[in-house]
Amino acid sequence: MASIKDVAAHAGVSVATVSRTLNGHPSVSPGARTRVLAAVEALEYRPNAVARSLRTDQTHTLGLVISDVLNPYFTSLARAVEEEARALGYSVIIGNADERPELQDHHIRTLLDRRIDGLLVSPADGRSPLTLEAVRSPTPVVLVDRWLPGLDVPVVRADGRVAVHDLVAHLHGLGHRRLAIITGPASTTTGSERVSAFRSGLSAFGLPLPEAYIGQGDFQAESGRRAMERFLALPEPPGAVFAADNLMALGALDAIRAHGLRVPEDIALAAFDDIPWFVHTDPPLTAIAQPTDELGRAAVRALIARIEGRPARSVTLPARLVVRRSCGEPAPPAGPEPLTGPAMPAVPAGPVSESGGTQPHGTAGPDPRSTP
Amino acid sequence: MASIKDVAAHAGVSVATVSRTLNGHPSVSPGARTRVLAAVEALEYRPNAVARSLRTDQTHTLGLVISDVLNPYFTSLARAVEEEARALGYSVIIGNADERPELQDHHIRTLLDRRIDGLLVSPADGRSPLTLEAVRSPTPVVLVDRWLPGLDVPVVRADGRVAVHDLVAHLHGLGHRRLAIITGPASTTTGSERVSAFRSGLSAFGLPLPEAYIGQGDFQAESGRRAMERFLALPEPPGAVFAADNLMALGALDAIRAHGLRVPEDIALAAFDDIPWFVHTDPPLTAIAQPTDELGRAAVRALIARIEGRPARSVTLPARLVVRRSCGEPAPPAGPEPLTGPAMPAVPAGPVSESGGTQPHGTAGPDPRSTP
DNA sequence: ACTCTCCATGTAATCGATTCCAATCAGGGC
DNA sequence: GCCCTGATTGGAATCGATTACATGGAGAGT
Repeated sequence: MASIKDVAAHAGVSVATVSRTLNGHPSVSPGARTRVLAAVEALEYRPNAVARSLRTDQTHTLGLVISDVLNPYFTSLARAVEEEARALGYSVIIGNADERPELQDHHIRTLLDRRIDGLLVSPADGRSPLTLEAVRSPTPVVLVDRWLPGLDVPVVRADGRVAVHDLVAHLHGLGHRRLAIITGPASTTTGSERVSAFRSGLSAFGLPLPEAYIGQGDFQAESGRRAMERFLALPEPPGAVFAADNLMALGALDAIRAHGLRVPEDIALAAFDDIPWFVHTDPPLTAIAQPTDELGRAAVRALIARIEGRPARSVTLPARLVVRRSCGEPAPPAGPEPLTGPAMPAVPAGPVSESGGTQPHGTAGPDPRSTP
Repeated sequence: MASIKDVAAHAGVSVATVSRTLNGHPSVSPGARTRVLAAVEALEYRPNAVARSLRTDQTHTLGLVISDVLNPYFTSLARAVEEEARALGYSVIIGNADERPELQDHHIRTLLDRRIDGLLVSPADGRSPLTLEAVRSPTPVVLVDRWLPGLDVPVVRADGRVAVHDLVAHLHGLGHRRLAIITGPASTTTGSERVSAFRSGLSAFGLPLPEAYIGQGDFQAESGRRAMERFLALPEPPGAVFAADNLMALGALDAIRAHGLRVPEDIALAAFDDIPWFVHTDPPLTAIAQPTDELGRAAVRALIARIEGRPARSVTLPARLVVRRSCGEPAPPAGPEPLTGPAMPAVPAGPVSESGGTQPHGTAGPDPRSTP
């Protein structure tokens, strides 16, 4: 592979002139420039990014450590991050933590060793040594989605509290009184926040949240299934279950089906995180949608601001309730829905019903959709 | 950030001794070793991977360019690749081409510039200049999922021909005679292969494949929707549609629903690529499952073999038909299904029905599943 | 015509590691 | 007691770029 020396020799100039030409330095004569460019062409020269990084101490690379690539929410977050980063001249290395703290640490370590310019983390657990080390290190860090209390680091995330309250109101309006939740790990902010928002929503309606109605999950499908199994084994099972992420909702749905029960006739189900598939599940799932793309873009902009020495502020965007049929709402007239995934304006909005029609709130009771 | 020089100074030895200690070179005295290790500890020294790569000409990094991260098939492929690579001491940089050739080229270029040790590509289009350049370059390349005819590069992929034939037999057995397909771009092997397998399956049953029953798609949901729209506008619409990937199936489902039609009563639907969500769509979708994990692992092993100078062979694993209800099969008794995604043994197997029970082949006619 | 600028260019240091080669030192064999 | 061998160790080259500094020459100003 040709190096800058080869190019210099071929063009009859010094390596300095080659470097200057390629980096657009002003004082290079037209003659030298054309000869260099010709040599570059002839030798198919490409600068060695490794050598360049060593010298300039910049890799033009961002690290992104996410909790679980198989979760469509994080996948689309990752896509948005990569998109925005590329637009701004950066590459992204994704590390998948699979919700395992030690894997998360492994990735942070590796990324730091590679001298990435900045790090985006969605911490799988609250207080891993490596996360703290990263924050103390000179490498700029921005947290996405989940954050760590007590650290002075910009956080880009969605606030789901209003949407969770909307959901509780929705369930209450449909006549549900025994509401349960399948949570994520308490060590994640998204885990604990969603429970507390749910609890405060319930208390606004004077409803209790008994311990037995709190299923401990880990954001993976299997844990959602187990939690639902336990709910169903209760002497008095809940009438509605809120899963704190989409994979646990999938697992819960599995468990419900395994028991031969129907949604929403026998039990209502709703999820945090909206994904395109929820439109086509049986039944379509009511969910809380996060502005994924906006979050990813904002996170990258904040990180690059810090890399370039500009100040970066935390960003919080609202999440939004998307009502479908899984809680007992009468089926809206079938109509096309955009395929680009859950639409999500950056401005706050109240709960929306899928079809865009007005939402007949308060129409309680099971929905007899089985009559065609 | 502490460098090897700082460590050497702190330990009172030369940089050579530090390097030898850290790389496990035998001739380092116990005294020097402990002092070096203590200095490393004290300074929280971490070797600079960039400098190391420059010197050793190894980055211990693989590049993976996939066609679309938002497609669950590629996501799980990427996960398997990362998993296996990590186990073997490599990191992975993922480039998402979004099915756009120019983006694919951008990523290949960037990865090559970073001097990754090897490249895994699932080519978004047949003949991009950068793919060819990569193949000619000294960097080992292995193709995954899709391949490029006429290139001497190892290919790791699934062969779906048998499964497609099984699918046609399944549809035929259920009484379907007007079968249509929504294909991927003809420039991808997976695009053209799936059509030709479908066509040959049809001809085995003496069925035609009229031009109007071939919908041109691009592996994205929106194209699946458009193709289905066109089918439904035909004077004689098909009775069963086979989508060549899961996203186009999602789009097709959208279109069907928008027209107020039901699956499978009004039209049957099947897809290539099985994903966990297909169990819970309405109705559960019959699909052809690829052994994603195995593919990812095999691809990494082949690539690393080439990196280490060993020969690598192409690998072809069988895909498998998973029967659910979307083609009119009577509903199997509800039962739990493993959550780990479509189970996929590496050994060939005939079509399976979801519940694990034997499959009542030949039970033709639309399935009146609406009676609970 | 002389000097002062300024432009174009080259030389060489530098980034942080690895590694070849030579030097030093201790111990064993004679 | 001397030399040889082998274990440790340090010095310095190297990877491929960027860039500070030095230099040479051309053109302008007086």
